[in-house]
Amino acid sequence: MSKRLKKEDWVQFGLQTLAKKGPAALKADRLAAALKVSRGSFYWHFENLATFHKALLDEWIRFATDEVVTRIEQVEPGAARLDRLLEIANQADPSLERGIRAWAASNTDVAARVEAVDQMRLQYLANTLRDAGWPDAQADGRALLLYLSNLGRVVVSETLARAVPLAELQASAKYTKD
Amino acid sequence: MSKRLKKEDWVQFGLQTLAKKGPAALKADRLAAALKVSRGSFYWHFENLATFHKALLDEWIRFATDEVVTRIEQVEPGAARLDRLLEIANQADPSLERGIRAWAASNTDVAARVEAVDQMRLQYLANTLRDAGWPDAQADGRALLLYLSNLGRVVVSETLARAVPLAELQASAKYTKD
DNA sequence: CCTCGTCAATACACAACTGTATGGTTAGAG
DNA sequence: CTCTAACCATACAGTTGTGTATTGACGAGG
Repeated sequence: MSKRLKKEDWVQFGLQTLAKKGPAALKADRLAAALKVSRGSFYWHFENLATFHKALLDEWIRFATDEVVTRIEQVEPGAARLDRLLEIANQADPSLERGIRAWAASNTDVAARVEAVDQMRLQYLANTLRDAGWPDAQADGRALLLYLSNLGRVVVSETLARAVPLAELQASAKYTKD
Repeated sequence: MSKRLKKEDWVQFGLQTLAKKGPAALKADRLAAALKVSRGSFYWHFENLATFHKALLDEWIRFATDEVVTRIEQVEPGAARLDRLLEIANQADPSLERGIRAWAASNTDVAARVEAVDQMRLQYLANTLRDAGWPDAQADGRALLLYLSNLGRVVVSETLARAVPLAELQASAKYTKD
């Protein structure tokens, strides 16, 4: 059942733990116990905790940017892509993102990298809105509102997060002259 | 300059620290050092850390519910109150709320109490929407969207949080038959 | 002025965790 | 089969934090 661990295994388990238990659970001690190995394994793969934490963030950023973008870009541009983007974002499991944000609340380095991700995502979303017919002047503001409402899901209970009315969300992303 | 501390002083400083440094900074050790007293003071006022933490949460809940509600209810019901509510929520300092949410990510007790607050606020917001002309069927969904977009501010950088277009936000809270 | 209740310092025992050093085990290339 | 690199266990020293016990300081009311 339990084989020997690679660096990647530690990183995956680290992210999983971050999602489930929050940043305070990212201790070599506890993680090793949970993985049923000693800290000897941890310190073989990582120089210290800081190195490990950096690896976690790197992996999250890779996952949170490249991955999402490449998946959504299989849909052709326009209103359809916007709908699909909102749908994917709305259905995604928020637990890892929650862990990351909690982490950022107590660590400025993490906060800085998270902000960079926010900026990228926002720009991408604003562009998607423009492609779907929104005028330049309003695209940024509306993108921010949509993004924030999705981020809100991250910090409420699963129950509430699942109650978001997708149809209404998509409706509020449709441009209609007023 | 520095006087003797009362229980209330510890609680206030605790919340302030939670807002600035996150839940990991809520240690008797560090807090005492920052207040330039020894832990003797802490353990005089609080039986242990758990008691202190509970006091912080109690105070936050008192502040986060009663306080806000009573302040907003000075405006008479209807569309005006809704506008004002959104404005207040949008201009509020998100740092304490951020600390609380980060805390909730690693502590199910905290999460449970935060969820209760969310439910109260949501119900209040939905009622305010109904008072402003929204039909029952759509009030809950729209309230959730508005609430989440405001919570989103809590987990992004101050820069982004300040960029929220209040006018557009208020516009999306106005009911218009479609 | 004195004393009693409130607040604070100090010292100790203990627990959780980090990082290092060293040696042991195992899989797989040759 | 054997050798080596990759992986893991164990033991130790150091740090950070908790909680308790005991004594000290200090200010307001009798």
